[in-house]
Amino acid sequence: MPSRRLAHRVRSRLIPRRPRLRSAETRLRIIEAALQAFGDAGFDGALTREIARAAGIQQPLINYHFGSKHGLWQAAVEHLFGRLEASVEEALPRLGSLDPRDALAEVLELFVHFNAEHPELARLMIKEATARGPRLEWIIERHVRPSFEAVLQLVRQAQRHGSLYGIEPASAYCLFMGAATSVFVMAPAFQLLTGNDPFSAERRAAHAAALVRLFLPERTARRDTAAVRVERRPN
Amino acid sequence: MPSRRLAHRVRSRLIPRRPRLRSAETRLRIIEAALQAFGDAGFDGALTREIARAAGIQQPLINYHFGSKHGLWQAAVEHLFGRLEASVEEALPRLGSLDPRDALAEVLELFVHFNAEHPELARLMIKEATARGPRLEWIIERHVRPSFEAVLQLVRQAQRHGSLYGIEPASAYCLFMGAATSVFVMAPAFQLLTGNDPFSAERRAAHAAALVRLFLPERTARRDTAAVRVERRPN
DNA sequence: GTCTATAATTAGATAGAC
DNA sequence: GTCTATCTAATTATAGAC
Repeated sequence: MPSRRLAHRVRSRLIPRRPRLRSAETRLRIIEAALQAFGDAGFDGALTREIARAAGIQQPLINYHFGSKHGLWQAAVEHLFGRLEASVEEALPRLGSLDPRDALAEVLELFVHFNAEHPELARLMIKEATARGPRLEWIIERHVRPSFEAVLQLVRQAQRHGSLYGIEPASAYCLFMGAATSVFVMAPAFQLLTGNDPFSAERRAAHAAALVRLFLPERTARRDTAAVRVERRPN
Repeated sequence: MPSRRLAHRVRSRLIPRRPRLRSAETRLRIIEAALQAFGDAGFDGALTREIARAAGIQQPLINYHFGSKHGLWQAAVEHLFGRLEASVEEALPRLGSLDPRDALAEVLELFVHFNAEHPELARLMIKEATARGPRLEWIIERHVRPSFEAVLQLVRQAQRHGSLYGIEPASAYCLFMGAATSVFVMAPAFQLLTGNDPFSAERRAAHAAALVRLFLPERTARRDTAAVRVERRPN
């Protein structure tokens, strides 16, 4: 039908369909839904159909935009680490001028707040980290190793100032990760056990303060720590 | 074929096939394989075929013994918590006579060593804890809540002696869990990042010592802590 | 109790219209 | 770019022989 093709060609010049914009919007909505799903249920537990439903599109669109479920997973991880890296970049200039121990405390707090805002990151990571495989190797080499090395440097500097005595830096990294993320990673379990929401502003602040107190006790007094409410519950 | 049936009946009386024993053995082998698989890949990622292969039996036997994949998961969790509870029972008499802070330190060390021996427990738990669902509710109410309450009691007692100041007990529980288990949970990632094995005897001991130092710094000097090797690596 | 064979279901991916 | 319809492959579960 040449006439129809012609009509289409004409219309396509008159009406700017901004295909890139719509595409980018759709991609983003899919990615947000995917992060939620992968974080909740892991790669195998997450269903592309469910992700599509949550994003308000049809399932084959995922393959159109990302090629495969694995491609979607990578794009989602990429997106989230991009946000984390942006947060760090933003804080970086401030950190340079600080005492290394204060810098470490700042990084800990930043990390706590990022995890409260985006619990998917640690959920997703930990689900891949329990067994070797292509996804783990990809995420480690592409995203984790740089921040790992940076934290090691910070820890070594803090240790030269007498903090974190006798803890191997790589162990300190794992301790940080575990202690900082666990409440948010297992928030549904925390909710079932205590009836409380770990994402509330007070609880985030208390959590960050507790972490700094644990890892850098000598820093606590010098910083304006958020009030810690020790709560009384019937049990 | 009546003659064959008769022969079978006769033979079955002469040769004691000890069916229960074989059954119990098989069940155990399936459960061990299942724990590994569920811990590595989560409920959805674990395949009953693979579990059967690892256990050296055929896949339908799983349904014969456990009814369903979900039944197998429950039996495996039950088995593992049984072991944990046995460890705790064993240590309990010793703990009663201790200062609550020392008792807490002992519990931390016991928990570290159990997790080093059975990383599946925390792997499995954390994979269910990220989203509400029937498996999470079952495991929380049946297995986690009792130990949660016990730890809260210990923390409150330790706080009355001045330890863990200003940390809400439920938060302390999460911090313990995260800090104690993370190296073992994400052992494959740790291995990729550092080239080291977190399960070695020295590393377990160092990890336990670091944890006690973090949470109960005043206890450290009084206890025979394992030597902590601060290791030097090229990077 | 354990096996072989297979049914039933459902996942991710593709084809093709619009 | 997005949709509908469908394919292919792989999973858990069942039937039935031994």
